[in-house]
Amino acid sequence: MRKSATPPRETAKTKLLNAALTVVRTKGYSATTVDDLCAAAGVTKGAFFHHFASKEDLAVAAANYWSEITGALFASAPYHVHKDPLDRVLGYIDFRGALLLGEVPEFTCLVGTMVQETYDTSPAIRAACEASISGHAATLEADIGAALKAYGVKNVTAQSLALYTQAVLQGAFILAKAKGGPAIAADSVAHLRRYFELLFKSKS
Amino acid sequence: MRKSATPPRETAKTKLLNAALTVVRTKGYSATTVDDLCAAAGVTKGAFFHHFASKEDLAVAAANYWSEITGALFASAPYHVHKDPLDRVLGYIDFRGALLLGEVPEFTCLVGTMVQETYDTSPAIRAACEASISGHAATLEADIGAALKAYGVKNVTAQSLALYTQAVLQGAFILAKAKGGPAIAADSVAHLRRYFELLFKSKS
DNA sequence: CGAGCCATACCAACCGGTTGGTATTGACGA
DNA sequence: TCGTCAATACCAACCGGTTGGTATGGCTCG
Repeated sequence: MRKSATPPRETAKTKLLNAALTVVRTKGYSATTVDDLCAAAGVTKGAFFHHFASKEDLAVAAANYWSEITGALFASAPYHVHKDPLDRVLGYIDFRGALLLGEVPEFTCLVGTMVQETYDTSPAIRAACEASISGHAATLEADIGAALKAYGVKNVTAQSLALYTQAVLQGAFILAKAKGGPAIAADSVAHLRRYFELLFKSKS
Repeated sequence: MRKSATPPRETAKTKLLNAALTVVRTKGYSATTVDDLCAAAGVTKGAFFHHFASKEDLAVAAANYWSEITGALFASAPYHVHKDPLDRVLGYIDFRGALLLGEVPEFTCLVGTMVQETYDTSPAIRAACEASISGHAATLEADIGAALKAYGVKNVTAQSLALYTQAVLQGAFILAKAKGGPAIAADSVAHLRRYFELLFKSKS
């Protein structure tokens, strides 16, 4: 209804959301000021508070926006073509590894950054970040579950494994921030891949 | 009433450092104000800036303090008694799992929280956090290296494996914050243990 | 013309940090 | 053992800049 006939011009709202993706991932949520976001988006404070009731409201919107962006990215990723569900899972892991390029703010996770700072102070932001992470993990569950069944792996649930992949990635991002580059993150993804290889090889 | 003739055991400096451990892990670094720390420590701002040149200076001191506290904790942990180096490594992982008790701020990592917010804005804090994480990982390297040699595991370095354990733990903390409890973190530690078991193909 | 959209001007609260001063400690000489 | 004194530890009040948020008014387009 909102954007049916309107021109696809980049409005102040999406400019602010896109600015939030980079600024928050660079400086963190609390250290990011409303003026920072307005300056990065090239709009004024009036535009900000026209579209968002508060800074917290923008954070929730940014988390949902992040879910949309990443959801589209992984939905169109190439690893879905494999017939073997395990190949699809390993393809996902390889795809995550291939995304580890450029500077730290370019490959790290927006909601992982925000939830770390706001889990105790903003229930709304925490819930939006949790939904983003768990929602993304859920897109893996079908493939992981099919692979578990096809290879006869027991004692592990698809949901637990899917969430574990996210834990590894989030931790890899923290080490990348500590060490200043994606190399250590790529290393972590390699270990994650080996875990899946060993887990599915052992019971096959 | 306040102070006896004997020197006070807990000085304002350590009270502030201990306060930083809990407050920063609860609210994050940027959202933690100097007044917050002074109130939690029961001292005044004058005392704060007598001991620390700036808020950033306290963060660096807190990271080093964290290294001391955790270093002593793990040095006196029981897993060192095992003869088999792999048992010591698995004992470490189990010990980490056993620490996942209580509320989120009680078991999460101070330096992992801080580096996430400051890696791009404060080189001093980033370096102190990196030293804390890498220094802790280094205490595992000897045992992991001995286990790799004893079990003939190739294509993996002890350093890479040690850092991977830290990545998993850091990521587990983020998921715990997103989901509001340690259950998911314990699940991640269980996966990490299984990875080591599979990698070394030993007792299960 | 009227309703969304956005800009300018502005504010009260808050933040990191400073100032000037007081209390406590510890080394030392008599 | 005591007095002296300088250094250290700590405190309460304050300051200038910043912060999230508001009031209001103008522009554009149907």
